Formats: sequence, structure tokens, C-alpha cells
Amino acid sequence: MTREASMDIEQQLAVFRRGADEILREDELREKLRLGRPLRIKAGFDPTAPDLHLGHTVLINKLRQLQDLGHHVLFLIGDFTGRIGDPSGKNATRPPLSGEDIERNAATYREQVFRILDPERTEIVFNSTWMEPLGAAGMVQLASRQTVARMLERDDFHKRYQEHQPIAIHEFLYPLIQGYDSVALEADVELGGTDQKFNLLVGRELQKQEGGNPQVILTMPILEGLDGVQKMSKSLDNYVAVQDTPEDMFGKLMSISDELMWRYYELLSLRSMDEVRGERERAATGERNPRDIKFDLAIELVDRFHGKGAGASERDRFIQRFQHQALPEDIPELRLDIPAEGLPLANLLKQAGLAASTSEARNLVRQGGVRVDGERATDAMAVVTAATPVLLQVGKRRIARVERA
RNA sequence: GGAGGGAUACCCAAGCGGCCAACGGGGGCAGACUGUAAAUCUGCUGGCACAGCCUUCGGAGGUUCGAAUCCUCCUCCCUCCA
Repeated sequence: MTREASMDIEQQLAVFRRGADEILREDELREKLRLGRPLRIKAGFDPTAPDLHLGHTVLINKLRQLQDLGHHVLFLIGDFTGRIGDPSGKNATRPPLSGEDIERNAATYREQVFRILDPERTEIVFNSTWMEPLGAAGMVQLASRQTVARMLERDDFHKRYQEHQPIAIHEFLYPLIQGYDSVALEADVELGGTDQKFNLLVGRELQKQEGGNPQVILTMPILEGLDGVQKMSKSLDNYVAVQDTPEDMFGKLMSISDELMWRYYELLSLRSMDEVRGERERAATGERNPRDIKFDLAIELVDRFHGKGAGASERDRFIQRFQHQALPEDIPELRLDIPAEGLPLANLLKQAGLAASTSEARNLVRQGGVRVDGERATDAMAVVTAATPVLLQVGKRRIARVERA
């Protein structure tokens, strides 16, 4: 092997490693890379949640980075698994999905995922393709390959077993099915979240038993949400949805801490780590304002999901809005049912949806958080007739123009 | 099956007859400072016709001038024993 080729492999390895939690085993990966052919990279997705947020995209980004090295992605949709209902370690059993649900979700996946992935190097596959024909006998055969003791090594099974929580027998089948997917696909590498480690390892074992070359596994960490502490999730409301408006997406990204920004660069940006390190250097020396580096990140992500150019115009708008304190262009205009003699300000704020209750509205006014036509309001009881449109602002973000209907 | 402990606001958690719309922490919201950062500081955080009134402390009854606090029944959770 020439020196140049081995450099190439080391560079590729650096891309594999970026942000990764763990690679098992790296020496095997090096061997596979040495083959010089595109590797078959598998990642499985369950067909339940088509509403992706940036946390979900961490894995997809990694796939994209590997595609850019010339590898082939097998985007597996676990439709077979989804039809049965995967409890996935939770006590609550997940309801099975209908065939229609799955199709609809798969379509949404395609739409959202190809904003990141290169369609040329992506193959979408469904595990029902090989799981259906396997049949009951085949399934039992498959089940004979692993022991109960081995299954109980999985962290959540172990815990539940010790705590005498129920474990349904079919739950043992999921890792097997997932592992068998790797056999069927002849995967060279499988990606997954850190919580998937056990299942990914089962894939390796089954491949070995089949006499195949075991897949390398690469786990990615769970992305922190906007608060920088807890994992990004819809229920914690600390997420950026792939389908957020450009404005929301930009705004949310600008509100993260600098520390978190670097994390996001590592896991969400497609810029090389060398570039990112350079920016970090410049921020440290004061050569560049971290805010501007954050702009770059927000632009990259908004562009990715809303088309090239969307990010830059969002930044311009952002600067107008917050640095020059201009009003946003798209202020909602509300025509409300207000009596001719008018309403106290607090009630109006509530009716306009700018405050949850009149009590809250009163508090906000008292604290100086409310502006009427740009003037800070001091009296929550002041009567407003809104015969002509009135501009109401609560804090920096809640804003509306209100007029009597 | 037996014995004991618990359920309080978005979450955790005090309170155990009136001074409780309910300590404290977290979270959230607003203000100051800023880069719509972060950190920090301040205030607010049940509702309303707002110096007052109304509805809240697992559910339903009861005792009392007065109950989150005492009694009865019910529901759910946890611990120990079998």
C-alpha cells in the first residue's frame, strides 16, 4: 500500500470518528476501508416518528459525511418491526402501525431525509422484504442463535429483570430481527444511537455465525436540546424541528449558548472539523465575534432545510430585527370583538393571545414587559378602544397589531 | 393474603385545625446587562369584574365558627412479610 492511500484511510477514519461515541472495532474498519470499495453503511429507523428534529439528524448527517467519502447508505425502514409494535425498552407497549401508517411515514422520511442525504448514494430498504418470507420456522431458527443469558446482558432487560418488571418474550426478538437485517443486507457498518449498542452488536454476532464479515458498529451520542443540558426532545420543548419555519429555526439556533454551538458544529454541521477548530481559535483570540460564528451555523442549517439563500436572508432580517430593533415585517393582524367603549389593556392582551390570562397580563405590565404602540405601558387597567390598529408587544417576541372588528 | 408508608400547583418538595393561593428548589415568563447569547441580578408564576372576590392540596362524604391539615369510605402508588 502506498503512503498516499494510507493517508487517505486515516483521513476517512477521522470523518468516521467525528462526534462518534464509539467505533467497534476501529481496526476492522481500517481493514474494510483498505478494500477500496464503497462500504455498505446501514442505519435503521423505526417508522413511527416522521416528524424529525435536529436530534434525529445527527445520525443522518453522519451518513451524509460517509456518503461524501463515496460510501453507500442503506436506509432501513423497520416496517416489519413497526407492524408488530416495538416496546423498545419502555414499559408502555407501543401500538402496532397499519400498513398505511407506515407508507405515509416512509414518504415523510424520504422527503425530510433527502434534504441531507445524497439520493444517488442512498438505497431505501424495508425489512419486511426479507422478514416476511422468513416465516415462523425461520424466526424460531433465528431465535435459536442467541441465549436468554445473552439477552439479559442488555442494560434495560437486565434492569427490568432484576426489578421484576415484565419482559415479554417477543422483546427478545427485536435485537434478533435487527441483527438479521444486517445479515440480509450484508452491512459493512451499522450506525445507531448509543442506546442501540446492544442491538448493533447482535448484528455482528449473527453475521459471524453466518460466516460473514461482521459489521463495524458506530454509535452516535444523543444531541442536547436548546437548553444545552437535556436531550433534544419534543416533549421538553427544547428542539428545532426540521420543518420549523426559517425564522424559528434561525432564532432558536441563535439563542443557544456558545458552548453548545461548538457541539452543534460537531454534530450538525457538514463543515470539516479543521474549519471548525479554526473558528474556535478565532473566537478564543477575539478575532471573530462568536455571534457571527453562530450566524454561520444558523445559515448553514436554514439553507439545508429551506434552500440555499434562505439562511442569509434570515440573518439579514435577524439583524434588522434585533440589532436595529426594527419590527418584524409579518406582524399578525387581529380583528377582535371589542366593545365600543374599549377594554382594559390586560383584557385586550389576553384576548389577543399575547398573555395566558389577565392576571399574567397585569404582571407583565407591572414588570415593564408590555409596549403599546412602542410606548412602555404602565397601567394594565388603561382602557384601549382599538378603533384604529394598535401595536401590542409583550417582551421581545410576542407581537400583534390589533383592531376592533 | 398480612403489616406499614404515601398521593400538595408544570416537576421536585414543605406544611399536619385559623397568620395558606399554600415555605423552598427546578422549570417557565418578564425586566436589567448583552450577542434575542451564556453567566449573573431583580420581579412574577391558579383565575377573575383585581386594595376585593372565586376555585385549588388524589376522589366522595362528614366533624368544626373555620380543614391541605381531624374522621369515614373509595381509587391509585410504594416498602416489608407470606
